[in-house]
Amino acid sequence: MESSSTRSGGSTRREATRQKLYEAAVTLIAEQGFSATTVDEIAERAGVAKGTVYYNFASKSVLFEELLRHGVGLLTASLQEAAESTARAGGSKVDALDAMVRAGLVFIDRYPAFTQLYVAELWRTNRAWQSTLMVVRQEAVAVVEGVLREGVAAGEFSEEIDVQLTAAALVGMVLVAALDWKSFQPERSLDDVHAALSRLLQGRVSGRA
Amino acid sequence: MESSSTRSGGSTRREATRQKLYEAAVTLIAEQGFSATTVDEIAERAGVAKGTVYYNFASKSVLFEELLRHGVGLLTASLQEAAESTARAGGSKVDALDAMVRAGLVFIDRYPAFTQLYVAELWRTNRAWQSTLMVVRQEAVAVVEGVLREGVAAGEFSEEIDVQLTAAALVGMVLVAALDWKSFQPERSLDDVHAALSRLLQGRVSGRA
DNA sequence: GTATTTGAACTGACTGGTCAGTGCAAAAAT
DNA sequence: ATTTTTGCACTGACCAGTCAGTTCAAATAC
Repeated sequence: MESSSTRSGGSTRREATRQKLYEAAVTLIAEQGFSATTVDEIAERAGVAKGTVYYNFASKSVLFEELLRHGVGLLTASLQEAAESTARAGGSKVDALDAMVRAGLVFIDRYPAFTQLYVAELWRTNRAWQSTLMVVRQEAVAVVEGVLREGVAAGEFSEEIDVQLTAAALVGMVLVAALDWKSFQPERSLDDVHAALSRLLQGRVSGRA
Repeated sequence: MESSSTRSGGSTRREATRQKLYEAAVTLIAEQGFSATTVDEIAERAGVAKGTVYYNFASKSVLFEELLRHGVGLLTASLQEAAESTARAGGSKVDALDAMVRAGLVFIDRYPAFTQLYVAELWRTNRAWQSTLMVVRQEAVAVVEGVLREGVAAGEFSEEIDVQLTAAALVGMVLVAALDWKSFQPERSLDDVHAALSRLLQGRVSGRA
């Protein structure tokens, strides 16, 4: 057992199949929800036999959990990269937040179905993958919280801001604005949406008025 | 305690049963999602036989749709009241927004399960109750957009703000911050959370930089 | 006042269908 | 030669929706 000796993280045939299954599952589950989506549907959409699903994943919910981890991993990496490259360029913390807002928008633009599905599951309780979801959420929000804390430490943000709540509010701002964009005004450009959110961000959050 | 009146309009008993079913359904669906929640569970939680569910509602999804309408009706009324009473008291538009943020928090505080369920379903596609959801969303968001437009017209807000997107972002800010509050720091007071969000709101959004 | 009727509200066993997951032999890919 | 995929039949649990029968309080009759 264990992974085949063919490289680690390389693109095995198996990996390609798993990728197809992720893509099929993410759109179907985003549209219909986890329970309403059948394994047969996922297999069909991925162009694969049902047995293959079970050869690659232990169960339907394991497939879903790994999908969650995979997707949020991409987002977290993207946010981190945005924050770090801003820092490297000597930008302020507001610049970092702004870059992260943009990174968030780019992510949602590229993976709207994943975002949809993530939002739909995040605040549920008593579900099998609850703990996976929590861990994965914390990873992403922590990046935002980190920038806020550094900003407070550097005197760029007021000491009175509530880091945790403010981070959540910022994430929510981007999330809901972006989902609305995709759902109701999909023709607008990313730059356009980014500009509107920047306006909300700038001036505020930073040291008092 | 007068209670079982023979009111001709509609039987009181029936209304009470429907209310119990709403309450049972809202928590179960918030926790598990629509498809994962069975009619048997709803009936059991409501302390009622399964047949009663079908006596009162044409189907599981009709029950859900009416629940959505009922809930968002409460929210919209609450937002409207907040905006209007601020106006009556001669407050500014920022004050109105602030009052609506508080009204939103009060609502989520009182009906966390409904909020959860609403967020989980809002951006799905291809679902039976899609149109109900859209109508109902528009009613609520329109209240916020209205205040923003009035603020722009009165010169209190910059003419450059994007009303639709900004409204969505504000709603998202409150929504996500509140869900995080309820999920991860439920011991905090509403005033506390409101203060943190006010900080984000004030100074910004309002005229120029 | 007591007996009888009415019908809306409610009950819960039952049905027909669906779906996650299994098992396995043969084929294909590497 | 081994790993991966296929195709398909099968099972057992679960579940939305149905329906014949029951309850009970108000309305009417006696």
